[in-house]
Amino acid sequence: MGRSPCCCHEAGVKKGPWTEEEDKTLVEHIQKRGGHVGSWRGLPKAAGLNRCGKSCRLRWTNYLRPDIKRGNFTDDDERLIVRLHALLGNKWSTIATHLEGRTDNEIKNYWNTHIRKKLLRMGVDPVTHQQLPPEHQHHRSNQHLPEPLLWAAAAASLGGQLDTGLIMQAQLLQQLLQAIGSSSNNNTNSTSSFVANLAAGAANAMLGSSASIVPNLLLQDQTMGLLSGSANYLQPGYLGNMSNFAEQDVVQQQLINAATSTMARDGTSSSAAAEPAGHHQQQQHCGTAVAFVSDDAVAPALERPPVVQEFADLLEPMEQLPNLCSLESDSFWKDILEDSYRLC
DNA sequence: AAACTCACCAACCGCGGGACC
DNA sequence: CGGTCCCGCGGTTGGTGAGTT
Repeated sequence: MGRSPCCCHEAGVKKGPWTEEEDKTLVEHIQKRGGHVGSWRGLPKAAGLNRCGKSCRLRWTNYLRPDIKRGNFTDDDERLIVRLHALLGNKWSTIATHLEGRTDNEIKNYWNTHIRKKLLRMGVDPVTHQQLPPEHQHHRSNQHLPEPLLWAAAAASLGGQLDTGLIMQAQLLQQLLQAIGSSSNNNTNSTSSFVANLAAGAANAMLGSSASIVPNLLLQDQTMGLLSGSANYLQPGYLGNMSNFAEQDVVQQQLINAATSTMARDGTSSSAAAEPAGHHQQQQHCGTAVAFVSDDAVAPALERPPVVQEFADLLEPMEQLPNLCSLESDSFWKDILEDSYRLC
């Protein structure tokens, strides 16, 4: 498999911006052939253009093609690009197949000039979609503040209740969702879906179903808003970096174990709500997320499985927060993956 | 008003890989 | 089966216009 020298290196072949006349010549030539190019290499000579075939192909596919959509990207476009990039990486051409009328080059440029910068400003690595370690978050304002205080400050700026305990609790559960998501992205395992629902419900209930702090925070910034869609709850973290909680992994594992054992015992993934979510909100205003989870839910759950019912009770309020359901996310990703594989 | 900086994006470059001989 | 042709892709560059000093 060798690489032939490109005709672009031939002397006298024009480079640089295309003139209107060249555009017209190229379009007319391709239209004359019914939109079929045949050989790009042979096109310039046939069309009477002093360009290399590669340059002609690029000009056509990125600019002159009649089905190209012009104008700004919509919020939906942007949201889709971010999600697809999280899934596919820099597969611009594959991403472009999901945005009608957009070229890979256009999407790539838009990513590099807009989205990438937004993510960096948020402290999110645009390559991995993970939260950057604090020492790399150069673009974040208030970076000297501890994470919980940042959340609290943002909540306060929105007129929400300033309750760092709640915020930290929510962060822990979001982290749990992320951990679950990373281990279940490629399947729709009912156990992981159940646990994801469980944790999502708990997070939502803690924050209040109608005045949830987390979604409001995420929606404050336009970029954060687009990232707050369902899929991101099963994606690596856009939310808090919980590394300051040493027991995090243990707690997560305990939660998963507790929920899984409940499923095995009951043979069901849902149960009716026995008490309002506000009950937990009142009970669990403790200082740290670790204290909250281990004292009130996880450790007792391991000793006395029925306590896990408390988490099952939280499933219902979760429905009040659209797009948080992992099943919905699974379906979203499944569709995208199927489309991608079909096109590959 | 000139100089400078920054953001945007069209276009270029080089490589991988499929198709064909 | 190896060599060549060609296409398509992702990364990068550089021209241009807008904004700032």
